[in-house]
Amino acid sequence: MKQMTKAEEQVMQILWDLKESNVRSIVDRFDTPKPAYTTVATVLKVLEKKGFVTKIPQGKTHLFLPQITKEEYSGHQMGSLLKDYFNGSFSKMASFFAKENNLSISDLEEMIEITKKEINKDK
Amino acid sequence: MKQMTKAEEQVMQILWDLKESNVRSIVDRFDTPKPAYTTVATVLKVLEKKGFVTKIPQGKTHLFLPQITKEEYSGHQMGSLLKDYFNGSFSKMASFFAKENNLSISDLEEMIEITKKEINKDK
DNA sequence: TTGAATCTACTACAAATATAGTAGAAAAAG
DNA sequence: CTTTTTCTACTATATTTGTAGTAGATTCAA
Repeated sequence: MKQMTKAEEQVMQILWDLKESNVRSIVDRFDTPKPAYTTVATVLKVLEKKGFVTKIPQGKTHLFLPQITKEEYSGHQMGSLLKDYFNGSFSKMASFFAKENNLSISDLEEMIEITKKEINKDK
Repeated sequence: MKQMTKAEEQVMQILWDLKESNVRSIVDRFDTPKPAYTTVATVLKVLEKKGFVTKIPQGKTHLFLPQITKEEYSGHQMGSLLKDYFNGSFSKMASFFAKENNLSISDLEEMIEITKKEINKDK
C-alpha cells in the first residue's frame, strides 16, 4: 500500500473526522496559520491519485470521501511497525511499550481488562 | 524528531544490525539488485545530516555508527501511531490488534504471559 | 612501480513533496 | 445586471528523495 506523507496524513485525519467534506471545510479545520485553499486542494488531488480519497460533484463544488478507513490504514501502519521493528511479535511490542512507560505487571493486568472490554464492545 | 524515508530506513535497519559499518558492508547486505555504492553513500549522508548516524574516520575509509537506537526510533514511531490513530491509548491499539487478528481472550491471555516474561527478562 | 580496484567528495537529474499563485467559470450579493 | 467572492484546473517553484556517475586520491597486487 502507498504511504501517506505527513501533509497528506493531516488532511486525511481531518477528512476521516468529517466523514466527507469539501476543500473549504478542511482548510477551516486547520489551526492558524491555515494552509492556502489551493494547497489543500493539491494535497487532495495527490490523495486521489494514490487512491485514498474519491470526489463526487456536489452542486458547484466537490465532495471528498475517504476511500480507506482510518482502521484499515492504521492496521496497515501497525503491521509495518510490527514487522520492521518488533519482528512481527505483538508481545515484543507490548513489553517494549510497558518498559518505555515504566508499567508494572499490575498496570498491565489492568490494561488487559480494558482491552478485553474493548474486544467485547462491538461484538 | 525527523522521519526517515523508506530508503533511509532500509539502510538504517542494516546499520542497526551491524552495529557499525562502512559503506561497502551495507551495500553487501542488500539483496540483489544491490544499490550502487554511491547510492548508499548518499543515503548515509542524508542520515548524517538528519542526525541519525555519525561517521568516524577509520583508516582510509569511514565507519558509520547509529546515533539513535532502534529502540528509541521505534518508540517514537509507536508514539506517533498511538497518538494519531489510537488516541494515545495502548488498550485501543491492543484491542484493535486483537480484532484484526481474530484473537480470542485466551489467545490474549497467553500473549500477556509472554509479555510478562519479556518485561522481566532484562531487569 | 605501475596498473587495477576502492573510496570519497562532488555533481546530476528525474520524481515526489510542500506550498501556493493565476485565470476563468460560476454563484452570491447588492 | 455589475461586483465580489468562491471554486476548480492549471501552473510554478523550492526542497527532498532516490538513484547513480565521475574525478581524483589512495591502496593493493603483480
